[in-house]
This record gives sequence, C-alpha cells and structure tokens, in this order.
Amino acid sequence: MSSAQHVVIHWFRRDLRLSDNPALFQAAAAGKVLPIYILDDEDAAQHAMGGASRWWLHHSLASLDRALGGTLNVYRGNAQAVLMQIVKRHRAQTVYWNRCYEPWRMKRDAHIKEMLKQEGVGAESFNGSLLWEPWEIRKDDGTPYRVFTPFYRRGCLNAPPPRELLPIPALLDSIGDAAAPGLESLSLLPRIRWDKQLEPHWYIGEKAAQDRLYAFLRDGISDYKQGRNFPAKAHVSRLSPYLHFGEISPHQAWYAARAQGDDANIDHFCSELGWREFSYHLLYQFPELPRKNLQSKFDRFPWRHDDAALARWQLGQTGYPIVDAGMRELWQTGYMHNRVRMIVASFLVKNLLLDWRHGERWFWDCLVDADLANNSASWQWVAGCGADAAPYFRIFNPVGQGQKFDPDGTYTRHFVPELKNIADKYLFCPWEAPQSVLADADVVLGKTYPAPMIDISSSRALALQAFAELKT
DNA sequence: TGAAATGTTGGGGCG
DNA sequence: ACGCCCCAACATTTC
Repeated sequence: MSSAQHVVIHWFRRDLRLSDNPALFQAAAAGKVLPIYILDDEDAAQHAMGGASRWWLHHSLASLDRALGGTLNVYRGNAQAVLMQIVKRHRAQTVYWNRCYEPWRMKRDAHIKEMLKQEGVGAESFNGSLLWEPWEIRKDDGTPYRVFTPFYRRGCLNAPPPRELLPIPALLDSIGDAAAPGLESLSLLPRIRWDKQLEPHWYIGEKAAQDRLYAFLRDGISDYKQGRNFPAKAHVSRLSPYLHFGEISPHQAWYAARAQGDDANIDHFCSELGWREFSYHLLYQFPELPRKNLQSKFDRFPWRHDDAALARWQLGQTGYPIVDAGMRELWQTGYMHNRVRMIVASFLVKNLLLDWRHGERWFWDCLVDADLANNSASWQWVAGCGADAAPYFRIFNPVGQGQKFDPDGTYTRHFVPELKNIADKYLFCPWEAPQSVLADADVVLGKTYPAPMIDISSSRALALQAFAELKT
C-alpha cells in the first residue's frame, strides 16, 4: 500500500493557515489529509473563548474552509472523545498538530497523545506558533527569566534562530468527512448580532493576514519606534488577531521584517514579537498567571469593589476622554491601540483601584486578539504584580497622555464625538474649560458628556499609599 | 512602555 | 554698575 492512500488527520487549532504550517506540511507528505477543527474550549473553565474571539474564529474557519476547497471538517465537544471517533471512523494512521500553550491544553494534549499511542495511532506535534519554545529559553542557572530585556537579548537572540519558513504543501490531497456537523453547528456568532459593527473593521483569514503584514511593512514600519505611540497614526501592525489564530506565523512576520534590512524600527518590531514570546514563556513557567498575582504580596492589596465604577470604565463613560475613546474603540472594533491599552489599564488599576482581573476579563470578552498569555501577562505588567512589571508608582495621567500622544485629538474625537467641537486645549480636560468654551462646543458636562468620575490627583495619591503599604 | 516634587541654573527686570 | 529676586527651563529625586 502506498503512503498516498493512508488517511492522516491534520488537527487545526491555532494555526488556521496553509503556509508555514509545520504539522500540515508533514501531514500532506504522509497521505490523504483529513483536516479537522474541534471547538474544544468548553474544557477551558474560566477561559472559554470570549464573544469577539468567537466571531473572529467563525470567519477564520470559513476562510480556511474556502482555501481547502470546502474540505475543512468542523466539530465541537470534548476534543479527546471527538478525535477518537474520527480516528476510528476513518482508520486514520497518524494525527498531526501544532502545539498550543494554554496550560489546560498542554495537559490535555499530552493525555491525547498517550491515548492515541495506546490505540496504535501515530501522533506528531510541531511548533507552529512560537519563534522559540517556551522551555528552550532559560538563564544559565536553569531558572526562567523574569525580566524582558535579558530574556530577549541574551536568551532569544543568542539561541538558534527561528526555523526557516515552509511553503504551502505542493500536493495537499484533502478529504471531507460526511459526518462532520459543520461550521454553523458551532454557533460562534452571537444571537443578537452586535458583531455586525465589527465587520467593517476587519478582513479575516490567511490572505488578509499576509496583506496586513505587507501593508504594514510598506507603510507603517518606517517610523515604527516613535509612530507606534500615536493611536491616530497607522504605525502599528495590527497583526495581533492574525497571530493569535495562526492565520500568520510569527516566523513569517519576523523574516519578512528582517528581510527589509536592519534598522532601529525593524529591531523594535521584532522585539515586540519578542514580548509575545516572553508572555508565552511566563505562562508556561507560571501556569497560574491568568488568575494569580505573580508577586504574591499583591494578594493582600485592598482592591475596591465598585460595580458601577467598573461599568463606567467598560462602557467608556469615565469622563476622561482618552480613556473613554479607548474603551469605545474596544467595544466598537474589537481592538484597542497599544498605547491606549496601557492608559485605560493604568486608569482601572491605579485610579479606580479595581482588581486587574476585571480588566483582564473584559478584554478577554471584547478583544478579537484576546490571547491568554499576552492578556494576562500584560495586565499583570500594568498592575505591577507581574514579571518585569511597571513599578507601582508609574501611574499614567490621562490628561497628559492624551495631550502627548493624540495632540490634535484625531483619535479621541473619532470615538468621543460629543467632544468633537471642543478646542484642543480642553479636549482632554473639558472640566477645566470656561463655560463659554463648553457652550460653543455644545458640551454640557454631566449631560452630553460625563463629568470626571474621580479626581485624578487624589486617586493617584490614594493608590500610591495603598501600594506603599504592600512593601511593609 | 510616568508624573510630580524638588533642585539648579542663568537671563533679565529692577531698585 | 551691582546685587537681588523672579521664574522659565532643565535636571534630579521621589513616589
């Protein structure tokens, strides 16, 4: 029997692409490929996918199915049970997949591999989504890095370079499974179609990811280092959702950027891919990162409990224009510019004194790029309880940040149109504007736009006091 | 990948 | 002309 007649399975997970896909590449060389996707996150306990992620996944799977000529087979349920049924039904010889790194998935995948072997079925796993495996990068003494710069410079950049890119398999003989229930059965789209507002902002799938990368390399990277701080400018890559779902690999982004030459902007972009590696490294080394303070002294931090305040933050009604702009960008588009993520996060944790987990949870539900490693590592970073965290005393001033990084107010006015006619001078602090200025701009504080929900300087002082008490 | 408080310096107004 | 003070502008430290 020739190998081309064997049925093998490629289990798509967070590698929703055909190019540079190590497991798919090997599967295609081994026989007829039954490509499958299993909606398995019912097993994820607290981190089942959020609404925005589910919406993205729906369209990403539809796109992948088209690329596979309609042969993508989609299931839902307990991954192990579903997989074993498929294996038996098709007498599959081997199952191929690219590794995932959520703690619950790693544990489960090890179990599945064991089970397949017991049944006499091959199981082959590959690295499809990280430049370096999280267990590869260690300090000389064998312990994990906890600071980004040495992790990246000494750890990553001195390790063997990321593997070379792989092409789309030349001969991909993919087959369907008549018993697969299909994409609609996953019910990934919400009943109330709030997702319609996300649609105009995104173009989803492998082709879209490639286009986004090359548009960024053409138009955005030249001034990346500075420009990435300005939310009104197109100097960030916006690759995060594509990277999360594996519509593009970090290897593709890394080598495409490196191929453009060698300057500070390109280095900086690569180091941002390095932050993604660092997050995965932390999640691997500290599996409780998503819910537990990495620095346990934060366990006794006196977080406030205030549902009304949390709701105002979530809905972009804090009365601080740059914060509200960011929160509304998130709600309307499923995305938020990185600079603004830091501003709104600092505001939640250090001015409202609300637990970072509330922010983590909201971002998890709303972001199309919601990623367990990046989201939890970044929230812990902002809160000051993480690895290589922002020091507790680093508190962003939302007025100054707005003036500095959105100087002409383009971004803020777009998402907070009720302030669009107010002069730049008062855009980020409308409560300081003379009554005549407010009247001319048709602004009535507390009516057309909220009055500031807290005082920035006294809340800052309160936070400093609370954080200082942790040290004792 | 901060901001505010505090310290230092030097130009210019003014008695 | 000189010393004194004020206060930007910048630097340092503190949170």
